[in-house]
Amino acid sequence: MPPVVMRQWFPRYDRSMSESRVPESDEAPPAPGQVTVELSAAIVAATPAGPSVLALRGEGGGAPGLPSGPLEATHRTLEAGLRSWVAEQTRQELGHVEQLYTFGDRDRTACDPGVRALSIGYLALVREARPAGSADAAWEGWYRWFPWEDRRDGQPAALDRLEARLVAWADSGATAGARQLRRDRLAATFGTGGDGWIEDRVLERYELLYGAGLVSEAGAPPGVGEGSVMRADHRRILATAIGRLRGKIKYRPIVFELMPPAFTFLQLQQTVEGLAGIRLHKPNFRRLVEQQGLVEETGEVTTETGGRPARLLRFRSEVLLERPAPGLRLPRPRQPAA
Amino acid sequence: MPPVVMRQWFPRYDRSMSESRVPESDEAPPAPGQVTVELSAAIVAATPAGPSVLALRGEGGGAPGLPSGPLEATHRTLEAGLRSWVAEQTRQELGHVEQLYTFGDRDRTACDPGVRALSIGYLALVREARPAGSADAAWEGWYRWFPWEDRRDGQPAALDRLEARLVAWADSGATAGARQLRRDRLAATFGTGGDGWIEDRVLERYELLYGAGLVSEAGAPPGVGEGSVMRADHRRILATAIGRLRGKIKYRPIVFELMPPAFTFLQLQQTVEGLAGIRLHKPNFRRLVEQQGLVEETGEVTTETGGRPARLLRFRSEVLLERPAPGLRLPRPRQPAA
DNA sequence: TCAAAAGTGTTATCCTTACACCCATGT
DNA sequence: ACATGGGTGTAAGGATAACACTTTTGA
Repeated sequence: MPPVVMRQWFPRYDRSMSESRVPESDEAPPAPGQVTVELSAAIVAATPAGPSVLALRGEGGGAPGLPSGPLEATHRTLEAGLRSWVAEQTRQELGHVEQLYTFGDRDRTACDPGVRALSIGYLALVREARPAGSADAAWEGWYRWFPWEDRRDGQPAALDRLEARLVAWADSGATAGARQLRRDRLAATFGTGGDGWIEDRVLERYELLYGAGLVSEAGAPPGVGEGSVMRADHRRILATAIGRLRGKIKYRPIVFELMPPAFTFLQLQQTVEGLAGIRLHKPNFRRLVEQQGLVEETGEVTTETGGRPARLLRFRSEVLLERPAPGLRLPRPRQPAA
Repeated sequence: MPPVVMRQWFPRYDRSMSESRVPESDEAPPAPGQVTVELSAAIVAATPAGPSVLALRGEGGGAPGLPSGPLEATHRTLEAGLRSWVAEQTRQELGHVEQLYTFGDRDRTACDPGVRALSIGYLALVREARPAGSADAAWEGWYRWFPWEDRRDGQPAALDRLEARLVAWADSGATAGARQLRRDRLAATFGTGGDGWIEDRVLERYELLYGAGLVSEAGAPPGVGEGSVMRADHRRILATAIGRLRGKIKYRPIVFELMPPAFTFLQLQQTVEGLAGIRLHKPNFRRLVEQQGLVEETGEVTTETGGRPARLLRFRSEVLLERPAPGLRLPRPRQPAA
């Protein structure tokens, strides 16, 4: 039996040297006809309780937002600009970063009419959630903004509350054809009665709820919709990020960007469950991961988890060269008959 | 046996009423520090010979490009702006449209230093390749720009020529570590010796070739790299489009956006083969499509294809409500031993 | 009659899923 | 002793891939 014992899953860093520069705004405000570009990051970390996002407190009591800032002439690339804003606003070092989408509807995002506001959203993954770099930044569980997306403990209460209103929305279509279209769209995004739920379709569900007036955007009175509100289009960016991550874990070994260097099977499983918002079948998950060659044993063992000590694993990066799509199948347990 | 007989796979339209407005450019040129946004579309159609892209002849003998134009204040959404430019420059009506990626490296795209040039690429699919709307637009097989991506008839000659130079590039890394990294990246994108070729990684392969100096971008003397050159970053956008399409056919029934209302199994198979750039196993492809419930028989039959008449099929859109990821598995035939 | 394409049957294999069960530790 | 989580064996069922074969037309 391997003797070495590890203690912590996600070691915490001490909070010394926090430092945060306030960006100067000497720049002239953009003139009508111009274009502004905002770069925003959904920075995700895994914690035992579930996935978290780094959020900045809203200024003057407004809604919170994601770390973000305007594209500047000094930024060599878009990603470099994003990284520089994140470095200024948080203490996080980013690992994996990927572009999600560019939003630019004239009437949904812009605050200044006549100025086109583009918003480029990014997904960033970090291994360890360090304490936020300033008093204005905090890690928050991502289901705070999407309570209906967490099905780990069965159908969430938020979704129970939404379902009747969604059906009412579908039935309030102007024509019979419109009603059928709405019902079909509802079934395709939310499934029917807990069946047919496809975890990746986060953005489609959010857009449907938005169109049906069941979630509020920034500016609306609080308490009108399910879930918390974010500044500008940041909640939509977060929905895109969650959907992308949920889709991608299945064909790329991207979860490991969220894991510490060594981890147990159950920690890996719980991370995936948190991301996907569903429970998985333990013995089969274990075997799928093993058999795909995604991990290897470190030789160490941890007693932190209670029960029998667990072997520690690390990611086998060689798998990238061996397999075409080394992702994690998600072995859902059979649904107990309703 | 069904009696009705259809004649053509892709009926051609007559070329009357072609019309194309030259866009005015009254607008002041952008000042330093400003941002310009170009919207570009890779418009794809399927033809019996393979997938085609609508290309515009380069002005003044320059490299050809994709239909594109600047984002304007009148455009309500980004996609609306794209559609309006495409409508002006071509006669195509677009079907499915999706955003691909926003490029914005300061030093790769911009022609005017001091002005940030953003380039938002889109993928658009059309059912029928109509004759181009103007003398400047033409349908071109997409492998003209990516000859190494077409493995339907075995390893293409272009890839044979590239392989030695790729290995030389990998071996010319500065340190042993750099050489290993290059070899790994090469294996992950191109596979090794025809084995491990993953058709979706089109952009990764293009970027590697670009980094290795084996494809030329606009401005370089002709004949320096493999494949034709396109204006600005349009070839990169096309690489993104091909990769996205190749990936997406596997989990969304998106090929049917390229098919006419009725088609045969072989036509569907050849379309998929053209997109993916590989050959498929006929009997198994047929069964996979059937069994997924993706198509239904129209009751008609065509004799156009030679040999025994083939039943005509249509897409069953209900499948979207029935299955989670109704895509086309790609049953590759066993590789003949080399 | 032959070539060409359409279409069917069948088998071996692998992967996934589900169920049942044993193991090692702390309290 | 028992609760908790770690970990293994195995068999049923489904999906896939390969091969062999029949059918229907036009030249």
